Amino acid sequence: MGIVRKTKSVKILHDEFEKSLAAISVTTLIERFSAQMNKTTIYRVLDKFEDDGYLHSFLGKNGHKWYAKCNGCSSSNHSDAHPHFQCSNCGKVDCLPADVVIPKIPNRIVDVSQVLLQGKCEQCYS
Amino acid sequence: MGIVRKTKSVKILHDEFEKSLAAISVTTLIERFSAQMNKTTIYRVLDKFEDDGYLHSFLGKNGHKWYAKCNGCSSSNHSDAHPHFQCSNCGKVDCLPADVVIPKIPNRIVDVSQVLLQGKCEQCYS
DNA sequence: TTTTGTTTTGCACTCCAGTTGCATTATTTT
DNA sequence: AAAATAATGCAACTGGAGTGCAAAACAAAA
Repeated sequence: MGIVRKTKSVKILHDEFEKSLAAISVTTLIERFSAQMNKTTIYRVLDKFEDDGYLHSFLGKNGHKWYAKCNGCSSSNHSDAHPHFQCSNCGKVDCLPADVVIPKIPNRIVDVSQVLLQGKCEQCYS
Repeated sequence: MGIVRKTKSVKILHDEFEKSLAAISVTTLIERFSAQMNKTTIYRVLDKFEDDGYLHSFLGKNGHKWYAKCNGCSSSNHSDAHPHFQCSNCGKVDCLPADVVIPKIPNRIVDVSQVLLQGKCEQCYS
């Protein structure tokens, strides 16, 4: 079950994701809002946001969790097959609009695909 | 720096990866060889194997580390852009020979790409 | 607006993958 | 065989993530 009550924590976290399309790591949020809320709350609210189809989650290059706004996802249908891009210089992570072509694999059914690209982003690209 | 001395632990782990092409998670190795060696040793030997270009590592669906034999990698050149496939039923992970086409991203340089596909493997595919 | 029922939150844990320091042991070199 | 150095084991630590439960916040009813 997703978000039921609009509490202070829910509003703060919602606003944060509305500010930009960039993905945010859980640890960043914990650090950023340590004065406003407990880390447990952050984990729980993000979890519910994902249930609602408002955010989607994925793992960054060291296996840590990131969240970003969904584009056209609902709670019943999560179409987050898009790749994510993590800058190896500044650490910023973005969702890429592009589609990755998953090759047909004989005798296997592919349900989910996670694509993480690493390199230099627009700003760090000299 | 990679492997320098051929110790008992090095031989055991090397043999294990020679037995099959399937990837093995670190936790599996720790459990499997708990009688023969310490988990710290396992982490360190795997690290060196990767330095040597003998193994490559990647993260499974829950962010845990897996290792598999490299195909045509050396310590100076790691070309592990191939996708990995993790079965959602039996948990087995394989390296896929196929190539994933990474779309050209404007104003970004892509150095590394990690592709993890999830679904049903040959055995679990009913 | 006060009461009531339910959801959220904070706290203080626990859990587990992965890492580190250091003394001991094993391997290689001389 | 002795000396030099690399690898190992152990115990402790780190840090992200998750849990149980009592207290607080919220929404709705009275």
